[in-house]
Amino acid sequence: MEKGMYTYKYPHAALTADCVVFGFDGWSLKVLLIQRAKGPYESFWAFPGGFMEMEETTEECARRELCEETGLVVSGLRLFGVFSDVGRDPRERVVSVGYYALAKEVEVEGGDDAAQAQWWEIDRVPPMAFDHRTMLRQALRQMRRDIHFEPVGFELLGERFTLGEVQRLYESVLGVRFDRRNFCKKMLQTGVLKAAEAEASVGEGEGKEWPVGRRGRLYCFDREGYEHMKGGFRLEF
Amino acid sequence: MEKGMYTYKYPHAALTADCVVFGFDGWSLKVLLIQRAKGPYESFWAFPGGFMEMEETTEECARRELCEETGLVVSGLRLFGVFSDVGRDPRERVVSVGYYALAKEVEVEGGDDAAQAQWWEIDRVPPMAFDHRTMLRQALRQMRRDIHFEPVGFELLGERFTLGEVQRLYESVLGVRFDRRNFCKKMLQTGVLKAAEAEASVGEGEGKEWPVGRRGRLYCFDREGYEHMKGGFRLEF
DNA sequence: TCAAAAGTGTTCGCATTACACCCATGG
DNA sequence: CCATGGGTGTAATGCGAACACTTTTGA
Repeated sequence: MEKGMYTYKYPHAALTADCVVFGFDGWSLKVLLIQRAKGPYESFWAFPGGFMEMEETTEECARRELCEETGLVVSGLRLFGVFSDVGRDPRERVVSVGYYALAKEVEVEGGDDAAQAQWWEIDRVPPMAFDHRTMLRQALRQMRRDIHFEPVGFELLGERFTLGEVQRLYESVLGVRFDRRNFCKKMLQTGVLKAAEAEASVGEGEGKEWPVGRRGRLYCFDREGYEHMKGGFRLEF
Repeated sequence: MEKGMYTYKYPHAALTADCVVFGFDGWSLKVLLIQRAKGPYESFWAFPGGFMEMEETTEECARRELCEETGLVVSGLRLFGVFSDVGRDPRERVVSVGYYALAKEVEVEGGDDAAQAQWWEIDRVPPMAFDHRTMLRQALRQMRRDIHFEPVGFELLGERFTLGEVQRLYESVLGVRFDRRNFCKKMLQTGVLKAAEAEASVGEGEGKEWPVGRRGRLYCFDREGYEHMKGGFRLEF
């Protein structure tokens, strides 16, 4: 960072991008927060994010900050809101662009400005900095809407998964319960899943932790199938 | 506007809000553009919008600029995108927040920076400034998505309207045709419409221009009905 | 009286729903 | 052998899709 001063004829607000990352551990929906190490709201929890640099887009900024602060690399970022209330940051006028992402829940650790990074149950989040509580509500609402039309949920799962996992995922995200038979039927007939090929290598375990009971058949996301069923992806239930 | 200089320790992008206003004249979907009177892209067409001031939110900014440049006052503004590509404005680094709105098509006239303001058929827009062509595509996509779930379309109509008008509206917006009987059936059973009370005053005309043929029954939007049918608003067809 | 738009009801097929039993696995 | 979760089919119902004729009105 250089130390020079930047001057403008008119006042400029600062721009930040924040990243609401949802995760899924197989049973419940989580959200990734960092604990602020300094500045306003020190020790409060917040979404990874930070000030946009001049040679990046807001989306690139969100991705970069997420990586710097948690080590996480995500694929899809989706805009869910712009937060521009005048007093929302005590330091200066700050406008934040909010993105959300979905990720398989993995170990994360703090870096940078973050004392630590941690997954929190979606409905048991700690006190949050700035207007981040509001942001969470909006991100969640947007994501719940999107998941009906885009097979966005699969980003929360591993490469291979069982129908049971998919069902638990949708149930966690939407907060409802489905009939297992109807769920499988519908999910399969959307054509976005294909049976995962029997693993040639190990032929076993694969690191999956099976709970108890019969093992589910493994599927994986079928991008082909999704592409040319143009828009027919509707998960209503 | 004061003339002072504003200095910051780090470079700040400028922030603007732009407003994509869709209109409906009873037959086709339009979009409101202004012709730029100066600056880069002079004489090109663009969306109403401009730089955010320090004591307003981005949404308030969009509303203010829209009014200053076209005289239009709209109710609902909906975020549809943030545009932050590095080179999108030749003057300086500018990040634009895009909102869309729906309005009954009325006479508009330019003001301010705008040489003139004019409604354009949605698929016959003139050359546009900056990345506004891209913005239009995104705004349209977002609006088409929203209209399925929120009775957003009625903002495009007057206080009272016929089912035929509603149907033409949906057909224009979505670019499809519906069976009239099925459309009426479904639209009525959503419960968001109620019969407009027979006008006590004039008892006639009311300024509506009837084309030819039988006159349709008049309805109006029923906010009550919409509120407590929580989420059941789905226009799939 | 003709053209244009509005109003209305039925049938068919598919998709959603509800529902129960057996199988595989690990403890 | 028992608890847990996986896998599967059928019957009833509801909703969307298709479809034609009559009425009103202005020209």
